[in-house]
Formats: sequence, C-alpha cells, structure tokens
Amino acid sequence: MRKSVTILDIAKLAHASPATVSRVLSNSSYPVSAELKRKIKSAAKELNYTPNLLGRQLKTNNSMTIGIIVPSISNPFYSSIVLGVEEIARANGYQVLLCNSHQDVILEKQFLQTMLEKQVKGVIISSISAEKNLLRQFSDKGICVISIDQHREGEDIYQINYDYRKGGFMAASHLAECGHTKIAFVTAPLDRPSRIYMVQGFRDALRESRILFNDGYLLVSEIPKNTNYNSNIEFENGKTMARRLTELSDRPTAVVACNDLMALGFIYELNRLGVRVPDDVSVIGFDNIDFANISMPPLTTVDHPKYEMGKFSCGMLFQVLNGENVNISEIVLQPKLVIRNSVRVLANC
Amino acid sequence: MRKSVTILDIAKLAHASPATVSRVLSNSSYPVSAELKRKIKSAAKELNYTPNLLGRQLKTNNSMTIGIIVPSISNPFYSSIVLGVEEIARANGYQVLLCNSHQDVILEKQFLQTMLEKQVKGVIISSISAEKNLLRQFSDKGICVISIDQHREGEDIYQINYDYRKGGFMAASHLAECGHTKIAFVTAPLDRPSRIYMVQGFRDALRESRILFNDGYLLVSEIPKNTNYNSNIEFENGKTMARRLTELSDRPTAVVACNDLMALGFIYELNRLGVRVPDDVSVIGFDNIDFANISMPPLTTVDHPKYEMGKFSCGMLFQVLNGENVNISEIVLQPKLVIRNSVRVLANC
DNA sequence: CTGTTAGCGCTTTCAA
DNA sequence: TTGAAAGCGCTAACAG
Repeated sequence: MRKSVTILDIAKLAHASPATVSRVLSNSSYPVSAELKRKIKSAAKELNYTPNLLGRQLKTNNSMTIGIIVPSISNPFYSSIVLGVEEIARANGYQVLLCNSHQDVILEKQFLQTMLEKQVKGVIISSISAEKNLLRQFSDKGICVISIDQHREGEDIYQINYDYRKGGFMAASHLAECGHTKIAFVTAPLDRPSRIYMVQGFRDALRESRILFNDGYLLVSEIPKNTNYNSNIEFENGKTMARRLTELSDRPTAVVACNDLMALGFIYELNRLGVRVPDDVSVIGFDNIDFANISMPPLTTVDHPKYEMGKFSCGMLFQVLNGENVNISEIVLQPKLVIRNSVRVLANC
Repeated sequence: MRKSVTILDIAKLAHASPATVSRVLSNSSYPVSAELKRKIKSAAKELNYTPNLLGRQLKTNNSMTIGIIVPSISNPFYSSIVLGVEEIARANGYQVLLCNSHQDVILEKQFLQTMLEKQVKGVIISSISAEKNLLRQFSDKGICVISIDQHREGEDIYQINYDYRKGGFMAASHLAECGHTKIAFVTAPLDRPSRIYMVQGFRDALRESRILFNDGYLLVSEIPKNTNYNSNIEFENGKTMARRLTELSDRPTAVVACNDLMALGFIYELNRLGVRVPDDVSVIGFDNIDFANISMPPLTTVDHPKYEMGKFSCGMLFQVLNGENVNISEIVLQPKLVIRNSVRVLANC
C-alpha cells in the first residue's frame, strides 16, 4: 500500500494551493476560476484521488453519520424500522451505524458510548433499558436523540411512540366482540413499556366487556440467558407458550400474543399438536410483519407502522439537525386491526 | 452546546501533558506512574470527557469501522448475514456501517465510494453488480474486501461462496427421486451468479435423471421498477409466479424456487387458488430462512448457512487485517437439503 | 516515567 | 479570484 494521495499532491500537480483544491473538490460555493477548477479536477482524476473524510470531519466537526440501536435486526419488525431510517439518512447524505443490542442493557450502553465517541450527529434508539437519563448525555453534548417505540417517561427527549395500550385494547375487544370470554395473553417478559401498556389495554378491554381476567391466563415466557437474541427465540417462545396453553385446565378459546413472531410460533406448535386455529383456539398477533400473511391460517393482527416510524423518526432527526423548529417532542402512532383468518367468530354472536 | 472538552483540558486540570493524558486514556501500554494515572482519570471523569475518535482515527489512520453492503436487510436471508458480521465485528471492537443496495447497481457503487472516503478498514459485500474490477480500487488502497455469496469471476479478492449449482442440483434431484418429471423452476431475473448457477445445477440434475426440461417451465419474474427492493417484493413475485404456473397448459407437478421468500409467496397464492401443496404441486425453496418453518405446509428447502457465512467472512476479514496469512482466497460453503412437508412423494416411487 | 512537538488531511479565516 | 497559515483532537517520535 503506497502513501495515499492528499489534497496537497493535487495542489502540486495542478499548480494551485491546497485551499483552492479543497474549495473545488468539496463543491464549496467559493468562487474559483473555471480554468483552475478544470485543472484541479483533472489532476484529482489523474491521481485517482479519494478524499479522506476523517480530515474533513475533524475540521468541520460533522461526521455525517447517525446511529441506530435496535434489539435485533433479525426481527423483521426492527429491520423494517432500520430500512426506513436508512432510506431517509441516505436521502440526506448520511450513513448509519447499525447496532443490535441483543436485548442486552450493558451492550446497549456501550454502543451509546461508542456512538458518542464516533461523533454521530444523532441517534435513533429503540431502547430496552429502563435506566433513567440514559440518553441525557447526548442532549448535553448537543447530539439529537430520538427514542422510538419504547416510551420513555419524563425524559426531555424527542419521542416517536406507538399506542400500545390502544393496540392491546383493540385486540382484546375484537376477541370479545367475536364472542370469546376465555382470553389469554401470551407475552415475552413484561420488562418494557410496550408490553406493559399492551397488557394494560388488554385488561381494560376485558373489564369494559365485563369479562373476568383469570391471572393464570397471563402467560409470560422466560428470558433466554447467554444467547444472542434473534427472531428465532421469539418464535421458539411462541411454541413453548402454545404447549403451556394446552396444559391449562380450563383452556382459553383465544389468545393475543405480544408480537407476530411469537404468534407465528404459537400457531405453528398448535398445528403440530393438532389443535386447530382458529377452530379450537383463536390467535391475534401484534406488529403486522410481512410474514403475518404466510402462516396457516393467515394471522389476524394489530398493525404497527414500523417502516413509517423509521422514516418518520429519521425525518424528525434531520429537522432538528437542520435547526428547524420541531415543537412537538412526542408523537404517537396509531394501531390498526388487520383482520385475516386466525380468529373464529363464535356462534353466540 | 458548550465547547467540548479535549485532552488538553484534562491535561491542564491534572497538571500533566497532553501526551501523558493520551497515554492513560487510550489504554496505551506506555508506562505512567500510578499517581498521575489516577489524577488524569479523575480529571477526565470530573470533566465528563468523551474522547473524539475522529482525532485518533485521523492520526492513527484507523477508523475501526468496516462496511457491509447487501441488497436489503428486510430479507431475512441478508439480515442473518449482517447479524453474523456484526457479531464478529463487535468482538473485535469494530463497528459496522450498513448499506442496503436495494438491488441498485448505481447505489451500490456510491456506497462503495463513500466507504472508501470514510476510511473503512474492510468491506464485506454481496454484490449484485456484474461490473469487472468494481472492487479493484479497494485492494489498490490496501482495504480488504471480502465478496460473499455472489461469485466474482477472475477477480483477485477474497471470496466466501456457496455452491449454488450443487444446491440447484440437490433440489431437482430430490424432486426427481420423489417421482416428479414435470418440474418447473421459478426465479427472479437471472442477473447474477447465484441464480445462474442454480438453474445450471437444476438442469444438470434433470439431465442426469433423464428428464426433459420444457423451456416453458422456466418462470422468471419481472424486475420491479422505481421501487425500493424489499422482502415483500420477493413474496409478491412468488404470488405472481403461482398464478402464471396455474395458467400453464401442461401444469408441472413440482417447482423449485430460487429463494424461500418467493417459495412462501408461491405457496400462499396456491393455497388461495385452491391448489393444494404438496398434493397438487410440490414446492422446494432455497435458503432455509427461519420462516421456512411457518408456512403451510412447512417448506422443504435447501439450506444456506447464512449466519455462519456472515461470521466466517468477518472472521476472515480480521485475519487479513491482523496480517495473518490467509492463503485460501476462496471458500465454498455447502448446501444441504432440509426435508419438511412441501414435497409429495408420487405413487410410482 | 514525563513532556515537547510535529502532524494526520482537511477547511477556513484572513490577507493579498 | 487565489494563497498562507492556523488548527480541528489526537498520537507518536523524540528528548529529557
């Protein structure tokens, strides 16, 4: 590897000063004569020059990079978000540093620190940490942070949220309307706002429908230890939960799952056990990932505009970066029930 | 946003020189007295110091960043790869810049250029471009490039490939062994090595089984224009192909699809049209993504060790970066048939 | 063990 | 319209 060519080499070759070369090559609006401009450009081409952005970035204090932290990109829910973010970032000439927290609070914190050090201009995070003021140091350093999906209580940061409570409410209400009264809730650990709100909405709906909630119907999966989180785990958890459900003495006729992956695993296992969906057990999922379509039967679920959330949050980030006045600091996206074929309408309806 | 604190501020506060501060804060092995070390560390904490890696990176010419380019992370196939890469990168203290090429050759090239400028230490790419010497300038600049999944003919770069030919062969052979003779191949455009090799293997298998391949059985989907590539497109293409299949005068009894997403869409649509899988039509997919399990029926498919490919390629990258002698420049991963329930064994077998 | 100093590659005043 | 020179934050010779 030979010494890399810099602006100085070009200056020499084009008989110009480094300053002028910089102005030409960085598309500055600064006036430079057409003649010199041409000479510099051709010199750059001749030397096969590649600008070293580290130099520029250090000088201008702008890394043209944003970071995104999600639990795991292997979950289609998050890959949709990331895709949306990346799209808007690209449109603005930025790149994105991707971090999978693997549901690990410590890892998440490390990533946050590294991003700070790498001088990202902003961070979009779906945090699984409950730590207060986790994101404080970013605002302190003038770095824009947008928290998405997981509501952060009482922190003075931008948030794009989703009404999980209402989503849980809609799911349970739908089941109630279809005549179900023995309704279970199948979920991963209630260790974060989204899931807590969901259960809350779920319970509210039952109460409103005058359905008594049997606490034995709240099925919570274990946290897998010492393993990288990925989509398979949710799916497997769904399978486990299905087995637990079938062992229940007074078996529910319907369940809502905290996400589609889990619902899909749940249905898979029920099929395998010979329990028919929706004939024997109805299932409602959450998120409406693309794959909600392909299960047998196609999954009725609560839609979450993930991709839009990604685009939206990143758009907001750039508004803030560009100094536009963003006066709304919290936005709440709305759930929508998507009815497919995994819920049975009972006769008494 | 106040002026950010630098190594100099700490030096002042701790009554030390910037050099010493640097040595302490960058965990250099350079000897510093315990006393001074302590003072510097506490000063750093007091000032809430965050190192600016841009400075270090410029100086040391090491960005501690690698790049990865894939068509789209919304495809679980690629998100698995990325997950593997990210894991190894993290273990080595590196971060990864994620780029989705959206199957766009021009975009891919731009990303490559930006990575060059951002001084990544290496790039892992599943390229959809057929351009010769696309990756040449990286080796020229001493940047390690590892091409994955898509075989690059005659380019002097590291490659981790997969035997798509053999995979196609295995799929077709399996169908032949199950007694099928009217076998279709359903694929996205044959614009890259993987697919071309697959068809080739497919044809070879038929020939070997003395089955005549009807050219009308090669169903190739259109390239969607003016839209960002994502997993939904593959799925939709699969649906379209299913409709095309049912319109064929002499309908095949079996098909192999070029990837699971497509196979899943294909099955979905057949189900909808009342064509039973595998009773009426057998289907084999490709990749063995997690979701291959959840279709109805569960998909028989050809396994691709994607996640391992990601880890492996990134491991190789670091071997090269660390100057270890990597004498194998091309590695070929092997396919494996995963039999589930989407293939019917015909009576005459 | 500690400090001085040069400089990574670039941009940007400021002066000409 | 051009150039000289300072300096972004950090590290690494080198000297002491």
